[in-house]
Amino acid sequence: MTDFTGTAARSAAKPGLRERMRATVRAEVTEVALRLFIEQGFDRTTVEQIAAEAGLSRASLFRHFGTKEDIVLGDLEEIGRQIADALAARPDQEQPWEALRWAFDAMTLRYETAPKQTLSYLRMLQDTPSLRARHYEKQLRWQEMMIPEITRRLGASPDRPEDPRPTALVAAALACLDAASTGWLACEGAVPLPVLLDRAMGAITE
Amino acid sequence: MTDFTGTAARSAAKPGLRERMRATVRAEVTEVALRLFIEQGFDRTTVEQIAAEAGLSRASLFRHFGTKEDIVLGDLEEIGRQIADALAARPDQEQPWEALRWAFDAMTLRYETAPKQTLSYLRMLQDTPSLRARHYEKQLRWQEMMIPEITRRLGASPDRPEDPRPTALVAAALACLDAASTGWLACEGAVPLPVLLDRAMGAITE
DNA sequence: ACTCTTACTGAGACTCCGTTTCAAGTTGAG
DNA sequence: CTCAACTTGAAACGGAGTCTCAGTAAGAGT
Repeated sequence: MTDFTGTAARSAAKPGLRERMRATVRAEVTEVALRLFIEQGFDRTTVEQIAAEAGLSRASLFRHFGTKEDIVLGDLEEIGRQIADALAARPDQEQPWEALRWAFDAMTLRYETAPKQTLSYLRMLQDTPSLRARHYEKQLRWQEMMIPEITRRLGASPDRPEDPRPTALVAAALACLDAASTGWLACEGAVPLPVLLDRAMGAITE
Repeated sequence: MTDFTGTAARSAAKPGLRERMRATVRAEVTEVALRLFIEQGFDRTTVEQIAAEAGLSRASLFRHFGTKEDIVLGDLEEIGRQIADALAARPDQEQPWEALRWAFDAMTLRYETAPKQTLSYLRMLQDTPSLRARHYEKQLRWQEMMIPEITRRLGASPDRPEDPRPTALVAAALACLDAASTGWLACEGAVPLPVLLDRAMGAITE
C-alpha cells in the first residue's frame, strides 16, 4: 500500500485510525476484485493479480479475507444479520412463514437500489460453482441466526435438536428466496423481486 | 492394482470386461477413502494417502473421480435419479408437495437399510464444509431433474424461466429433507427418518 | 518527545488439490 | 502377429491457502 494519496479518508476518526485503514483497504480490494471477476471471470482471475492491482501482497490479502470467495461475499454476513433483526421485529401474532416473508424485504429492497450491479453479481454467482458453494455456506449462517426466533414463534423447545420444524421452515423460506432471485435474474429484473418472492413462497402454502 | 487375487469378480461379464475392472477399482477406492475419512477426518486425509492404500497412482485416482469429494459422493447422482423416477411415478392427481414427500421415500428407505453407516456418513458430511458444499451441488442436479415434472403438475409453461414456483417447490422440499436428515442425526436415528420428514414438510403447509 | 509493546506487513517456502504431458504398457480387433 | 486405441504411472505445473520470519508502523505510557 505504498501510495494512497487519492483515496481520501483522512479526517476525524474516533474508532482508531487503524480500523479505518482496514475498512478502506477491504473496500478497495473488493472493488478491484469485482471488476476483474466480471471482466475475466472468477476462475480466470488469480489472487495474485487482485493483490497486485490493489497494491498489497498476496499474504496480506488473505489476512483480510480468508478465502478468494470471501472477497466478494463479505457483505453476506451483514445482510444475514439484517434479515434476522427484521424477523425479530415482526409482530408476534404473525405466523412464521408470513414473518419470514416480510423479513426478507430487508434484502429485496437492498437489491432494488442497485439492480444492474446486483444482476451481474447474481450472474457471476450462478455460473461459478465455488462461489455458489460459499454463498450457500453463508446462508447456513443465516439459518442459524433465524432459527431461535422461529423456534420461539412455534412454541417449540430450544433444547430439542431433533425437531426438524424450525430448520425446515427457515431453510425452505431461504430456498424460496433463492428461487425468486434466480427468476429475477432470468427475466433481467423485469418482474420485481418482491412479486417473485410472493409467488415462490405462496406456491408452497397453496 | 498389482494384486487383486481376493477381490473375486472374475466370472461372466457381457458389458465389457474393462468396465467391470473400472467399477471394482472405484468401489475399492471408495471403501478405503471412507475408512480413512472416518478414522482421521476428511481434511486430514490426503489423496496421496488414499491412492497409496488403494494401490494406484494419484493421477489415476483423479481420472476415476475428478475431485476428492466425489470419492465419497459418487452415489448421489444415482440417488437423485431414483428420486426423480419415483416422482414421475406418483399418481397425477397428487398435489406437487405431496408427490415430492412420497418420492423422497426412495431415499429414506435406502438410509434405513444401513443406519449405522449412514449416520457416520451424515456426521462426516455435517462437519466438513467442503463436503457439504459438494453435496449441495449434487442436490442442485436433483433439482434440475425434478423441476420438469413439477412444472408439468403445476400446469405451468416450461419456457417461462422467470416463474419461480417449480424451483421453489422442489428446493423447499429438498430443504425439508435436509432438515429431517439433520434431525435424524441429532437423535442418533432414534426417531425414524420418514416421521421426521413428515413433521418437516408438514410444518410448512401447516 | 521517547520508548516499549503490540500488531500488521511483505517475502518466501510449503502443503495440497487438480490438470497436463509424455513415455511405457495393456487390451482387443483384424 | 501387428496395429490402433486406451490406460497407466511419473513428473511437472498452476493455483489456493498456511506458516514463519524479520522489518516496520501505530498506539499507549511515561
